[in-house]
Amino acid sequence: MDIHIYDTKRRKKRRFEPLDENHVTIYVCGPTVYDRVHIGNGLSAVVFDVFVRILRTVFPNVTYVRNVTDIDDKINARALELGVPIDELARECTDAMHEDFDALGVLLPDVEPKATGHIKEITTMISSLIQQGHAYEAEGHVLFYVPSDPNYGSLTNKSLKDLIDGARVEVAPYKRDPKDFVLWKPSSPELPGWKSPWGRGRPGWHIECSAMIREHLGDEIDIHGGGTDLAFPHHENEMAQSGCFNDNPDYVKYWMHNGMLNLGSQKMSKSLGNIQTVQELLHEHPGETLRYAILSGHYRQNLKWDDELIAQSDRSLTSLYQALRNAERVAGESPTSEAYAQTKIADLPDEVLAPLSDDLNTPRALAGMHELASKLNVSTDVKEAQSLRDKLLGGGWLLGLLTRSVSEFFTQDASVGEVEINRLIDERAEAKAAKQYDRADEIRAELRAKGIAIEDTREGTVWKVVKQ
RNA sequence: GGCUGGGUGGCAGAGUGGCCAUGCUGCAGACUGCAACUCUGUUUACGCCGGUUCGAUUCCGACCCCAGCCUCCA
Repeated sequence: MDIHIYDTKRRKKRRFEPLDENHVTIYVCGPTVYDRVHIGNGLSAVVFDVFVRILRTVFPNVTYVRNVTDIDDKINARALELGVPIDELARECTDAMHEDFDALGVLLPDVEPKATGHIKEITTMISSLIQQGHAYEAEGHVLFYVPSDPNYGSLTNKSLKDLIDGARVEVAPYKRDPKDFVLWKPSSPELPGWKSPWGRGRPGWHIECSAMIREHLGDEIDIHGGGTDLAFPHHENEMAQSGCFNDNPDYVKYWMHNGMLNLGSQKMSKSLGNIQTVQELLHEHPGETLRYAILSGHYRQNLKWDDELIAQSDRSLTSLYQALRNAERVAGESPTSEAYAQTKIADLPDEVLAPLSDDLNTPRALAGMHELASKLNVSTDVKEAQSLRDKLLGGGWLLGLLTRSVSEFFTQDASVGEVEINRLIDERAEAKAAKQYDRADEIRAELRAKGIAIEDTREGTVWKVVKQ
């Protein structure tokens, strides 16, 4: 099965050919941890989570590295504000991030490196760049000398002239060139710092990723991912560092960038202050609904995030579960999609697999899920229904959906005890049998008022929790 | 100003040189004692102007509009 990826650098969709068929390597930039992650961070995590699931079904061995930036000026500022040590803040935020991502159905990466654990690798790389004439020391800082890199700008198609024209940054006086960026900067005594040949200090943001990629995945990797807002300057700078270090600007074979999640017409971002944290959203909606909402748009497109999107996602997801529920009458109780984690590629539904392998087309994959669900709804043959249900759940595994059991989905958080519900259902059945429809409807209304909706099927009455 | 992506029916959102996306919603029907679930049917599409073509929403060109990046950011 072929996978196609839109490569940001080449600006076209390309067939994915790994450096080593037996070991695929992917690195994704994770969030900087100084607060609760927002749903935009969640989007990136979910997108690459699905992508890695596809990679794992196609290739025997995949190493997925997603870093955590745990040293950064914002973390310092926040830690100072809260009066807690930097490492404690970073650790707490990382734990919280795991909790939030887990609720979104995001599996852990194989390696989750932290910048603070790679100071040695970082300084080694910086020293080499200085030796090679790509970096220089100035007033305790080490800066990357951009004009030394003939390929600078080639990732995001920027010319050096345009950058000067558009410069909005105040240029530090010690810079040789206005575009030079920091690899190492001095730390004052109250800030975290590490010893280095250039004095006590801390690494710049971009060099962290260069060093961690090299440490965990080697000098060349298959795929590098992240948000489109990271393409410039972060990835461009990273490419300059890693590319110059080994004289190999093509050390990343495919660059993937996810689009932005918009609140209103603007990108959700901490600096704009228009954020919704995953935690807040989880108070109102199941993580699976949020995940469905994220996957309802293509990853390279911006996603307009609002209540209507969540409401539509909730209804759409419910219809998939409803198909599973209906199928239980024919095919027996359904497992969750977790049970399909090891499904072989031949047993996975083409309706879902094909779109996902075509540059992660999740909207079409969801369409495929609904096609399967429709077929399942009308199937009366046990074998056929079981096969369709297996396909639906196999697709669910790829997408990270249908992770709850049918009964959990429909009956969790009921405001009335199950015994009481069943008693009322029995009473209603008796009333119906006696053709006392007024009484039957009264019971139904009574339950509905408590958020319990009733469905009569040929095999008897079932119930579910509904929103008031 | 430069560099990226986009502009599709009530909403969300794929896709294609000529035929059904899909989901949600609305409406109508079937099923049901009535509902719910499910099924069936159904309305309004491809920013604007040219060009290529037998035929363009889809290819090419101009224009308008939107978002992202050029500062920390997924």
